[in-house]
Amino acid sequence: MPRVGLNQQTVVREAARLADEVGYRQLTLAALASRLGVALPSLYKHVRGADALDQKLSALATAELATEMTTAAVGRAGGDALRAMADAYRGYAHRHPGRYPATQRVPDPADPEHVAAGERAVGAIFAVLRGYGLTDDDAVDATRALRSALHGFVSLEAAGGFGLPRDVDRSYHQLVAGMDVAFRSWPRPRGTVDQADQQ
Amino acid sequence: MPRVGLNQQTVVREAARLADEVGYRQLTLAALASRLGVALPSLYKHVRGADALDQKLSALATAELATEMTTAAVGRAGGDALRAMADAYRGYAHRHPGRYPATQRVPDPADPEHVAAGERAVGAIFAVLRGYGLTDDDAVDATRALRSALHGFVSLEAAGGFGLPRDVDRSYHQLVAGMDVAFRSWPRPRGTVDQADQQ
DNA sequence: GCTTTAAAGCTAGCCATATTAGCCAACGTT
DNA sequence: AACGTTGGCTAATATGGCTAGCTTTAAAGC
Repeated sequence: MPRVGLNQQTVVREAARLADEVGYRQLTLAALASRLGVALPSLYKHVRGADALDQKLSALATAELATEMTTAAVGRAGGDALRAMADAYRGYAHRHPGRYPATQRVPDPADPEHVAAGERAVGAIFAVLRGYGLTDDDAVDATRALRSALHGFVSLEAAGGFGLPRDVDRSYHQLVAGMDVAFRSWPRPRGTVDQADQQ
Repeated sequence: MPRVGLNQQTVVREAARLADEVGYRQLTLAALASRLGVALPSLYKHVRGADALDQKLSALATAELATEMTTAAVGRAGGDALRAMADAYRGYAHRHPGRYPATQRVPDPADPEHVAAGERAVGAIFAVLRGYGLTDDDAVDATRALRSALHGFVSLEAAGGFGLPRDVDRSYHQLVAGMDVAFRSWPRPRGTVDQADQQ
């Protein structure tokens, strides 16, 4: 029995590829093992189990997504940065339909790389929102709002939730434009007034 | 062997209760059968299988959610209606954490009640948006945007995706306020100008 | 170059879940 | 009272995940 020469990285990467092909929920240890030319229990030499694989896949996908979001926003500001980042977000979900759902898993505190990836992703959004003059609590609220809008749209789209013939790309751009409008005059419950209000 | 006296409705309703208790993904035919005091295969006399149960649960939950959304918006208009409906939406997800995910399943064309429930839910949103002067394509885009925002927030919240200490209720209200702002000046890509712009 | 040893692979076997087939008893109808 | 429908059952199969424990590879050390 010649060795295949796997390691954790190989296994997780192949899992990512497989998930994109067959779908996140169809990603199974059995399918992954057969894809890697190995018996199922052999995977346990590299991954603790199905849940651990899931977590590692999440770390991988989150890191990739964070990088693409960051790259998209670089050198841009305001609505420009917002649109670029939003397009990158949805683009990633389209190109990696199996990896994308994994990005929604909460980072494992025991996995520093996972935590770092999550922070990079949120940090990218934070940076864009700073361009709207949003900081502190406002930025937290706005970040949650943007994540909600983008994730909600992408996941409804993936689920086939948009039945009407109306162009989905256009709806997405409208959503992003709407968020842009909202961020320009983001409600400030405590009566805060900052630079962004004056412009 | 005395008969328990089940029927499809009993089974689906108990599934909904069980899902709320143990979580949507932990809803299993085995658990449901034992809850109903019946052997697992007996469920097949009332439901075609796990997927069919899921679909029926979706129909039930969607109908409930649609009713609550509609009720909340009745007698209100504009931002008032929007806030009431948004609160009803999130409230339902909180009170029924196991049913809520089922509402995201696309209605089964073969189940008229399911389809009708989905239409009622979307119709409720449509009605609220009419209060903003949004119709036709604009209303389709705005409906998708609102569904995305509400679903995204609720699902991120349920997944534990909001780690920071910042109050989640407040963030939600900010999101809804942001959508209100967006709908008031909803972008019109084709240069359309209607009544709502004049006010 | 030979020995040693960590680890990468294997087989076998278990549990949970879903599903189908086919049997039997309860109960409503006649 | 007989009958047929139907709601329950047991048994058996398939898939997925997991553990235990064995074997062999291949790298490290002498």
